[in-house]
Amino acid sequence: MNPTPPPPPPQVIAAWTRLARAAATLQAEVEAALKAAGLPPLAWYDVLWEIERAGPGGIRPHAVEARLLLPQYGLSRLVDRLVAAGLVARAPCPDDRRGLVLTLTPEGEATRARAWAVYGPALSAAMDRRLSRADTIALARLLAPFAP
Amino acid sequence: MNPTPPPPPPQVIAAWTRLARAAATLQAEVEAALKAAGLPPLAWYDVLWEIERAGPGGIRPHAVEARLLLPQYGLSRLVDRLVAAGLVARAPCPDDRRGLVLTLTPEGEATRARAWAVYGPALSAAMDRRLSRADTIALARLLAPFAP
DNA sequence: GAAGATTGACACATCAATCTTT
DNA sequence: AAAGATTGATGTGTCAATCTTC
Repeated sequence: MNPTPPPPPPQVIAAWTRLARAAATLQAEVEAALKAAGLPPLAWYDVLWEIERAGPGGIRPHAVEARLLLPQYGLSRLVDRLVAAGLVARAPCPDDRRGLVLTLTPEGEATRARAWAVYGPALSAAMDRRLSRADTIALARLLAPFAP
Repeated sequence: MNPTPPPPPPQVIAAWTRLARAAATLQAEVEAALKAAGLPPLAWYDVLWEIERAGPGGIRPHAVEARLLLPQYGLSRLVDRLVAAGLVARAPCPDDRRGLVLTLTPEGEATRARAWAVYGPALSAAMDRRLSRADTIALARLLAPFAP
């Protein structure tokens, strides 16, 4: 057996540190814009969007967890808050009595739409400030292996 | 004035969602490796490394905050734990009596080295599983505008 | 016994307020 | 007044244990 596994070459370290910093920077700028507009944070948006995307039939919590890389208990607590805020409804699942179906309330849809009106432009601005459109497209292409 | 700012084009959305997911995935894999080895989390590593990198003179907290994109209170609380664990020492700053200088204890240096022996290979593995070396280099190049 | 989901206890993050020195 | 740093109160995330249904 190999006693000391190889440390990463400098290019791998550079790619990782920049990736982490880029994600943190963009997220911070979007969060700041949402907060400045009196809107809920990105984590709420992500869940609202997954539910809306799923259509009128709603979506199962574990499907949301898989797409958003959240642990079960994490989503459970997040949905608690969304329900308390009147944005999401929990209903028993007809097919599987262990499970639930999440749906948006009208307020949930409205909030998601208002959030996107801030989120979208803030994201565009943050990206455009650093990357040309061509580089943005190249970035999306390189990161395809990480897509859901 | 423009009443409705433009929503981002699909390529920008794709770049952002993949970037966020890539960062979350890589971080989760590294954290899991550290935890499996009984080592402290990435956030601790980052601070230990910034201090060690700074050399024997130590480093001021606000310099660490700037590099790691942490708020003042966030680093303050994190350093509390590192000091409690015996890995970091706080000393008054000779130049500026408002400030501090952070240094590593010998245990801090040893822990950082042991963590890197797990972190580095876990990172290499996680990257290599998805990206060719050429694509990793291209990625680092594209993300240069986000570097500190 | 495994999958879907929740909960109590605890760790960590965040906000606003504070203190000291510049 | 601003910069460096910390703190009390509170909100959010995490772990292990739990409950129900498959």
